[in-house]
Amino acid sequence: MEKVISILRSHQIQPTPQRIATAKAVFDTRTHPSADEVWEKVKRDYPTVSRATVYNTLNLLVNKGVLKTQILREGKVVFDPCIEPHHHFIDDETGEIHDVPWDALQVKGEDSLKDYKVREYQVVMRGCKKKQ
Amino acid sequence: MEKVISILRSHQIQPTPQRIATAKAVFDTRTHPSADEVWEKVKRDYPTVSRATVYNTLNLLVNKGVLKTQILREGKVVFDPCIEPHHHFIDDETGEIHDVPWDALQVKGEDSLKDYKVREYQVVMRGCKKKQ
DNA sequence: ATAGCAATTTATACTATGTCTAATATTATA
DNA sequence: TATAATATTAGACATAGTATAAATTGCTAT
Ligand SMILES: [Mn+2]
Ligand SMILES: [Mn+2]
Ligand SMILES: [Zn+2]
Ligand SMILES: [Zn+2]
Repeated sequence: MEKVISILRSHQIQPTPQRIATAKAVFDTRTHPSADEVWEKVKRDYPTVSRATVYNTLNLLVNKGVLKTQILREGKVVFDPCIEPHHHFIDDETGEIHDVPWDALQVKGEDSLKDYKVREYQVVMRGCKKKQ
Repeated sequence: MEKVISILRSHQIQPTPQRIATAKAVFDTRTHPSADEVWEKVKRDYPTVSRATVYNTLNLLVNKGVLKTQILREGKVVFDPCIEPHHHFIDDETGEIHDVPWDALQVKGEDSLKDYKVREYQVVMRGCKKKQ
């Protein structure tokens, strides 16, 4: 709570109640929620918060570099509180998106590509969770 | 043309004019078009083809394994005539999606992940095209 | 404290992507 | 040719996201 407020302040974002609730909602998750999913969560505590404000706040947080968007689900952007490089695993059955630590995989050859200057990359995996 | 018809037939898809035009439109590209972009292209030759038929046909081709969808652009699915494993590079400035051959990169460690059974994976790179 | 200004929030309208439905048209079959 | 199955179509609908303009909130300067 105080943590969230200081994050907002340190990025020159006025910590309004709506923004605090929105930031807290997305920082508390590891589920990579969509904007409307964040809105649903925010409304549980602050039922009057508007959809536009949640969208505005999420976009503001992305532009300030506090959050990152990821393109991993059909038809919608998801928001990722982890802005450090990492990979993603997507469960075929549930659609759940899981973070995979950067060091869990090694990718070779991306800087030997003739035509492209790679600014960032990630491995996107799909499959199912192991039983055991 | 005959090629497209035989592909459709070999997958038990009746080769109607609308389906032939749609399949040809997406097979002729390397741009990873969205459904509406395919529709625009089809309409240049067959102005009366409906949006629903193009969407139906693309989904049918995906379900029959002739095309693959890729989640690489915000808010829309794109269709990929290459169904073999490969990677993608996305130009920051233009948004263009380029195929990167499977053998151009080497990924290690994906089958040592404790919790996940990986069915497929790809590297998604973003950056800019090199000048020269 | 109050007036005035700037920043924020809100409801609502709007666009874009995609699916669904039910009527029509086409094709295959008997 | 009659019938049934398949495919196409227009349009309605659902969801994701942006834009606008009015209302609210919060600073700032008297
Ligand atoms: Mn949709
Ligand atoms: Mn959008
Ligand atoms: Zn993540
Ligand atoms: Zn591709």
